[in-house]
Amino acid sequence: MPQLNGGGGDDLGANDELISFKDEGEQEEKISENVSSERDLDEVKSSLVNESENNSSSSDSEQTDRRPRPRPELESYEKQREYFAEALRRQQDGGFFKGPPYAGYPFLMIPDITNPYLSNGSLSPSTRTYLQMKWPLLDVPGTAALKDSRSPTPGHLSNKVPVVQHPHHVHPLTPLITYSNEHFSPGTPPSHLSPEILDPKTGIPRTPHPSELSPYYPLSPGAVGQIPHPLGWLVPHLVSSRFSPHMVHHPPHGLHQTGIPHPAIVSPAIKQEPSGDNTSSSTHGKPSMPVKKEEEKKPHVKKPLNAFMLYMKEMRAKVVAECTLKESAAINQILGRRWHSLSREEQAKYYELARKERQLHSQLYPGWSARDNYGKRKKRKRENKPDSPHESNFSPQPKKQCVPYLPSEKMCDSPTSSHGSMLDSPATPSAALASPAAPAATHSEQAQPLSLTTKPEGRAHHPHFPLPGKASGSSSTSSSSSTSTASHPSISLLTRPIPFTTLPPSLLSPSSPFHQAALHSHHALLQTQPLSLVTKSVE
DNA sequence: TATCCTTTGAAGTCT
DNA sequence: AGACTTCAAAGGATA
Repeated sequence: MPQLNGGGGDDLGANDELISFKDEGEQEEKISENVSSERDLDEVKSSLVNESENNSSSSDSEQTDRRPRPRPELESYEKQREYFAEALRRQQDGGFFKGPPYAGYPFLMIPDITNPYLSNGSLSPSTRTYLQMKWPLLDVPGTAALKDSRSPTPGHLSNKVPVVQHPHHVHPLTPLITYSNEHFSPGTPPSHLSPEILDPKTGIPRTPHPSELSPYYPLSPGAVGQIPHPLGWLVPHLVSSRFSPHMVHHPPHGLHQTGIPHPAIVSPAIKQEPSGDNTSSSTHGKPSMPVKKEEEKKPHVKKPLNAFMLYMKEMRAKVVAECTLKESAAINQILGRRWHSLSREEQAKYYELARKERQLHSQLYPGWSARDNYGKRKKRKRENKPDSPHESNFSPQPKKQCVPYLPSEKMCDSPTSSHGSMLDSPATPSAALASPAAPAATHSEQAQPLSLTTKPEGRAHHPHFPLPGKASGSSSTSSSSSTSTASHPSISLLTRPIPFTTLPPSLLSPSSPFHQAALHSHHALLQTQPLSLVTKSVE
């Protein structure tokens, strides 16, 4: 079993996390990635990605137009981000943080001022910007020092393009810093973090005066007042190793003492049941409904994100940038497939990150339970749809009209295979490279014929990567089965068809391998999954 | 305006 | 213990 030694020296028992395993679909994807016909697409896609990553100079219209424009509320952070970008650049120039990829702790996640966890605040892809920097680097120079014509601002740090957490630039574990306090325990600053900070004028790393640097929260009070510190909500916790963990102590609306909301706290005033009772604040202490009052006063602490959610947040922008698709459902399908196409090592990073986020979450909110959020949402959709006897007989998860989604996905999510290609092509080098630790499994799964269900086994625990903890495997399997029953590893389905217009004309050509693959897949779908296609009709 | 859709995973409840 | 349900993010689509 691969060691999840991410984070190096992490004492959190990284190995207890489980890794989900790719199903046959993954293999298909990887195989198909090397199909020559797809290579061009890959190149195109990678160019797109690179362009967004490099951001910068290229003002090329087409790509630029497709990039999500920076949201107004984000603009206000541009300077700040540029500063961090510059800081990063300087640090890199100085040879800092050139260590192993897992030296991911000198990163800071910069949330938007608006609470990214607020249900009403749209979380932009750049909501979390992970910046590689030294921990104490919180001194804020003038913006003039931010610009450095000598080198372009790293694209992934720019606000002008969707922030893509590129693995080459940012380790997936970096978001952990937003929650983790283990590395900032008072009195024991991370050893890899130099006490130096950048001189605001020269940009040269300097050793701060003790008076201006708190060991744990080096941001000077003045700076705090000037800009919201990205970790502002976390700082109080970092400052005190015995921070009051109970939500009860949090000021209303999930604000910390700093006034900066914790990402996981959603004010009931903002996210609450549409009960219509919004006058809680003014009518405090009404004895008539004490219980309800208490509940309303309780900040809504969101669940910590799981590995896939973290992955989604990181990769969504990238997928969106690559595709013309905009429906999140479609994007999520692609992301789901990409998730399965990740190597175990890559997944392990996210599992590790998720695990640490959970741990930190539990530290921050010891009394919190997922149960607290039960019923907070509007009633979940199709819970009561099983009434239809026909559907229940045919499909455990009634779905709306299923439409093959392969073409779009194929375009956007290169990995999606055409079955023909998969069968014709050998495992690709890239696949082997992508998942060096699972070559054998790859082979065994490649040969798998079309299957109606991706997950049952795809999500089963990998023989070499046993899932930890409770019956998460069965749990996840069962949970996913509801939605994946009708899905095929290579044929994703959407209740709404993805318009073919999302595909470039070249791919729509009948001679296009993608077109062929789509037809092939569609045909296979019709043959193998007739039931899934009828699931919806009755409503 | 609120909910649905869609994904995976964690954690809850239910049988 | 296992099956099942809910929620976490996201944002366009839909009612």
